[in-house]
Amino acid sequence: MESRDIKRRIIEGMKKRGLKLTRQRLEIIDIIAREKSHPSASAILAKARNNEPTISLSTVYYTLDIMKRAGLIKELEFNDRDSRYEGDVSDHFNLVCTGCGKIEDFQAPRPVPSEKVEKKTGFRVDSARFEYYGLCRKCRLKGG
Amino acid sequence: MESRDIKRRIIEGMKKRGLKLTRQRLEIIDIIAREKSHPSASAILAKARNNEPTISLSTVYYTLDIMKRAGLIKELEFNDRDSRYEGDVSDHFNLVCTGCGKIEDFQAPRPVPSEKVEKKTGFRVDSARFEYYGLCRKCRLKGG
DNA sequence: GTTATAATTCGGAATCATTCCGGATTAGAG
DNA sequence: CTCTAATCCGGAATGATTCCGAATTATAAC
Repeated sequence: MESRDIKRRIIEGMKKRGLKLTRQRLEIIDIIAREKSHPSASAILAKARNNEPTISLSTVYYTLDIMKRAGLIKELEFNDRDSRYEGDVSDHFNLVCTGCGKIEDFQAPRPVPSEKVEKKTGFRVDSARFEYYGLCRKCRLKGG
Repeated sequence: MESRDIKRRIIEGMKKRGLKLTRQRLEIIDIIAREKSHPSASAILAKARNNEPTISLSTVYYTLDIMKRAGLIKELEFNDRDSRYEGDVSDHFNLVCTGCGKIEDFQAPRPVPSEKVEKKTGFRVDSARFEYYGLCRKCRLKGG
């Protein structure tokens, strides 16, 4: 998805919910929309400080939390690394490199339709997470 | 998969790698194999203390870490909850209830073959994680 | 533009799952 | 049975994330 579209979608979502669009938030939204690297909270903080030098880590977390709850961004949680955030909330696979930590996208349709899951189990699906772990091309060639 | 099969598979895997089968480890393996609730480290500790009253949390974490690295169990990581562990390392979907925290299994084949991913991206897949988030039947009926 | 106010921001402290540490114990080989 | 490296244990350390209360500010209403 286009970075511009992601940005617009998030901003509209914030307005619709009556959430204030502060300088800090606009900066964070811009970073999330532009970055394809699935940045962590502190990576977002570092980038945001280029334009907004006094922004705090608390604010970054608070803003990410709000957008997350509103379904405007996605959080990828790990416990041996920081959480990572992405603006593309559409269904896709993330390829997580266990060598260098890089996360690539891999476009593919939702594998099992939500309706099928609900019919079989009674479980109502809201969102999904699809990940493959392994080594990216670089790490595979390098590490052996 | 049968609890007995899981247990055997883990024990054989430990032996093959020259890992010692202590009383504490056998207890943990037994719990992982029997439990379908995807228990957390501290849940495992609590259960283990029934038979092994002096087992420590450090030991539980150390053992889980070893088995995880050996690919004998799977860890499901969240950051608003403890990590959860499961003995069924085959591909399947986990249905994570955001209401009560329960995790159900949903059997389905790996959606995108690893070879296809590697061919297209150069990424070598080792393991995978497929999750649907939403409300289980109970929480859906209760919560509205 | 001004005003009012509830939301937001900020730095620092608190939380809490997980990891680390060093000395005591023990499984398993020979 | 002996030996030793692996394992165990409790307690301390770590570090990402959350919480707090006072200061600031976006937005709506005038």
